[in-house]
Amino acid sequence: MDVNPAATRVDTRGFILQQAIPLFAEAGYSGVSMRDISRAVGMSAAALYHHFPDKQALYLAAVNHAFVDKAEGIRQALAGGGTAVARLERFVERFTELMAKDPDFRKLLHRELLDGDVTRLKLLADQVFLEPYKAVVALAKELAVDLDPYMLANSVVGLVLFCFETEPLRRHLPGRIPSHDRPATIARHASTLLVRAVAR
Amino acid sequence: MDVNPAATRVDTRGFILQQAIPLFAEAGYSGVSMRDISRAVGMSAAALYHHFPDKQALYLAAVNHAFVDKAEGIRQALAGGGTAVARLERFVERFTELMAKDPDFRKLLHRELLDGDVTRLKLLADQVFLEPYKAVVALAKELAVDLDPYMLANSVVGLVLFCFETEPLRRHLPGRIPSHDRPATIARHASTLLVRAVAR
DNA sequence: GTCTATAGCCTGATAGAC
DNA sequence: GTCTATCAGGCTATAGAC
Repeated sequence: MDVNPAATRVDTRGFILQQAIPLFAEAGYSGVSMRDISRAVGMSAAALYHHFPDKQALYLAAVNHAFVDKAEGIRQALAGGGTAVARLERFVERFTELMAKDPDFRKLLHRELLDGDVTRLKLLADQVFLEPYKAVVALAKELAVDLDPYMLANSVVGLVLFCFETEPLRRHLPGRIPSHDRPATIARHASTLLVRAVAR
Repeated sequence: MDVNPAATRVDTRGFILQQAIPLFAEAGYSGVSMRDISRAVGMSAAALYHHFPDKQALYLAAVNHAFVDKAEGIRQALAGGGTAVARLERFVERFTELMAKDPDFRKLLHRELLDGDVTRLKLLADQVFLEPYKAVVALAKELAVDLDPYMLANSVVGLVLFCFETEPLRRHLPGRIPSHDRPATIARHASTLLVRAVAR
């Protein structure tokens, strides 16, 4: 929510991260230079080194910032009561909405899955994804006792994310209509498919 | 299938592409230098410019090479008769096997979805994915008249690919057992979920 | 905390010998 | 077709003034 220009000196570090996140999301670690970031922030590249020891540390902080931010939203999407199916539908809808609203999180996640080294992925697993993952797995256990809950949990998230991921390609394939990329449509499709699969 | 060293002069261009593909798959366009490729191929960086006008062209040729190669396998996975459900199960199993056997194709695809510009993605859509996409959509139409066939086709592929994609992260999350990443397990899970969803 | 200037290395790409 | 040598420019990171 902080959109102060760097000149006001309020949380310069956070401001740098905020400007760096969309750059890294769009072009990846090696596709963004410290000069690119300095330009986006509005200060010299040398000044960045006052706030971060090196590029790697800046990138790590940016990814962490983006992920911890969104993790709260995912946690909220999992809150609330009702039947297992009702909670699934609510989670899918809210999660889809979250991913649609901020593409940076999703892109950074895909990039980390491709580029992240073991240490970084372990860190993300422990500090960001552990809690929501456990919650989705618990939900999956309720939904279908005869399906592997870990694989089902993965599929819930995957059905949503894959729609966003393939959009740039599906744009050029036949039969595509604009509604295919509306969050509500994506959520409804994923929900329908999952609910049918777990209804025995 | 060609594994001749460059020195034998048999299809040097193809040999370069073969060596470049895993590099680009692992580190992306900006993560691989012409010198990296020259080292892998066993010739000087300058020599690469005899076969390709610039790095961009080499990358494009490498991606095309990798994709056209695999498209044939996907086409075969879609061949054959039987009921719609039987063809779905066979496709999922063979497609999963294909993705497991050669991670480069999958990683390059994910990278293109993140990095590919409009022109490149249009080219890939027309020249590589159009035919198999249409076949999976046709299968989806048979499977469930009351589901959007385009979204269902996307989900079929996504359920498989997302398992591979998230493996590096799931490694560090609880409840994971080795079998979750075996192709047969992934295919069975995706098939089960899909068959249940389309069985009315 | 931010700047300018710059070190030292790596980059894509070219020239010209063989 | 491949090599060595090289260019011009971009890269990360540092030094030191303010």
